[in-house]
Amino acid sequence: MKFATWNVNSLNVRLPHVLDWLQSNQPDVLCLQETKQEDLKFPYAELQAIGYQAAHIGQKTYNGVAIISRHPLTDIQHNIPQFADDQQRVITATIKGMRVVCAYIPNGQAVDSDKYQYKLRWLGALHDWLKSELSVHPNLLLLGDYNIAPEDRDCHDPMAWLGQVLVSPLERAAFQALLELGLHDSFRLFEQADKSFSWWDYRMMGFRRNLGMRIDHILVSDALKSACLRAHIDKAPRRLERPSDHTPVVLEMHSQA
DNA sequence: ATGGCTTATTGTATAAGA
Repeated sequence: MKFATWNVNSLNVRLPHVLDWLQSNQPDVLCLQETKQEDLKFPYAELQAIGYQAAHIGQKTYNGVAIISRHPLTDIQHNIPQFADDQQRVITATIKGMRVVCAYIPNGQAVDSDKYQYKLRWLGALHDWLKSELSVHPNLLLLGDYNIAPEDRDCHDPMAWLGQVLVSPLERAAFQALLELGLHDSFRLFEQADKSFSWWDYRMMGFRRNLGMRIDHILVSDALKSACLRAHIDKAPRRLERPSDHTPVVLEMHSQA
């Protein structure tokens, strides 16, 4: 089983990249964030033509998440239960006995902003919901754009970013709290190159200079940890014409019953 | 230096992202 997550920054613009990537890489499951489109515009037919089905919730302009899968998706759930939110940021489905949660965690904008408070509230709600979800579904993956660089080595310049959004102590504590539920950062289960990032600013030649952050993650539950075989970041789509500012993060696992 | 790009909007400048 191959899983991937990719913030595409508008599926309207990035659909050709997504279709090409699916055909070249043949993942079993691809989670998308920032589709930025209403469900009526979601390209179900184009995906079906290359062997994929999908579940999506979206809205105009902002947010929007999808799970694209070669296998049937069941028990599809939208957003975080019991957390009132008019932003479409979470979609969940069961695929081959695994609970797959695709999340677009809020950016937070700046630590002194209302959006930062929303981010922390949102992360608290996610944590509490996943705690109960894990008790029902021990085989669980949480894939998405977390908008958190968990450690200094996940940031190109920790001193320049000190205390800022994406790396602030409260955000990192929220990430740790997810790990304490019995989740594991699959990328760090394996040896990785220094300065491995999943996002680079469009400005100031950020990608060419590798001024990036690792903020897109695939967390797996205790029950799935030993099944993980390989994790990597595929930088190839970031080199294309008119790329997303994020690039896919990939996890390969043994098949599960 | 609060800039630098990119996306979307029933736009012609603004908001938001990270």
